[in-house]
Amino acid sequence: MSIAKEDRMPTPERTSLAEIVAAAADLLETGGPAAITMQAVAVRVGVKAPSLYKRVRDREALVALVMASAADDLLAAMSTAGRTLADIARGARRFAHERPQSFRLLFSSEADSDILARTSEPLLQAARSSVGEADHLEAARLITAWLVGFLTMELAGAFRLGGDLDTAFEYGLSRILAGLRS
Amino acid sequence: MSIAKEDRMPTPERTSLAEIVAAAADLLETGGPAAITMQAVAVRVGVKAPSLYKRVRDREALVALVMASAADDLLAAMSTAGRTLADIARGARRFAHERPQSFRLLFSSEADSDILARTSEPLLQAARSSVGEADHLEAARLITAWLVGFLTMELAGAFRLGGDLDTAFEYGLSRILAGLRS
DNA sequence: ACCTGAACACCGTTCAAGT
DNA sequence: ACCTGAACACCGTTCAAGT
Repeated sequence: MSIAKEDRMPTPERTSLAEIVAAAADLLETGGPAAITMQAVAVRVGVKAPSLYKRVRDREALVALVMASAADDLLAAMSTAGRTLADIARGARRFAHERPQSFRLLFSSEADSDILARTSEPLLQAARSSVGEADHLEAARLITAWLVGFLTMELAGAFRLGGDLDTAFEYGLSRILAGLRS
Repeated sequence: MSIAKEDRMPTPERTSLAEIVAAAADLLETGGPAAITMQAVAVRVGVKAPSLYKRVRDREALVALVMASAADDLLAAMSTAGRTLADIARGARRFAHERPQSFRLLFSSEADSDILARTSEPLLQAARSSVGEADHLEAARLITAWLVGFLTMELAGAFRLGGDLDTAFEYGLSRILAGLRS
């Protein structure tokens, strides 16, 4: 008659943190940051919104996880592209074109500064090889700043006075590299 | 006995669009974009939230007005600073330090691309004087991108590997100008 | 151990009713 | 002509109750 504790099986897990982050990343790329809604994420992973709080502290923490994951993908795109400053810059631009909302979220405003620091690591290494130990930090900051600014503005549609943006990108890159050599 | 239409005086205006935009700009600088709440703006200007909709279509339009006003101030800071590329860049940095939230809102994400185009106008003129007609558009894009990227990252606290940021700024500026000359 | 319905606070927005 | 209270939809979050 009495029901032993062991008979009440815990409900099985119906989702996972990885699935939740992936769903949020999908929503981001489809509809921008505002589309990352606890309700929308919950629907995608097949639970109700309150259940998400078992896996994630709050919405802000979820967005931070999405950003960290995007940073990993950006790093992969950069390192796949090559080892020179130009290679890495072009790899970052390719990522920005493929995942514009992820890139914008990463570099527009509220990203953890840890994440920003992490993604600039490859450029720091490449700068060391390119300009030597002395100025490598400032050289990396120069090219990182230009790259982030260029891609942010390109994605925002801020370059509207005509001209080919591929050309503008290569122009900027070559002038910066020339400046670093001089 | 009958009350003529003219006897029912229209209620006087208790606020104005300019006051509303100023209140929103204040809230922005104090607490970031999320602090721009229809309720908070209404309290500041002394009306109830629904009354704001007599003067502004919706919150998005209000934020757009705040951005346009910030763009005017940025333009003023740049033109006051001088006419060379270096002067203008330093003027923009000064504005970014004085009004960090306004600057971030302007260049992080959802700014009208009209606004971005407008603020790059002075740099376009200076680039014309500096590198001549041929490459001036691409030169302006180079320095604008670097400037926006540098200031965005500086304000986000993304430069954490030490070194003086004033020095890094001047380093970047001088290398870009050198690159443009070569 | 995980999941859910119900509830709460907060926000943007609309609208009929006041003056 | 402008202002307001009341109401609605939507969002994040908490929590007691279910299994």
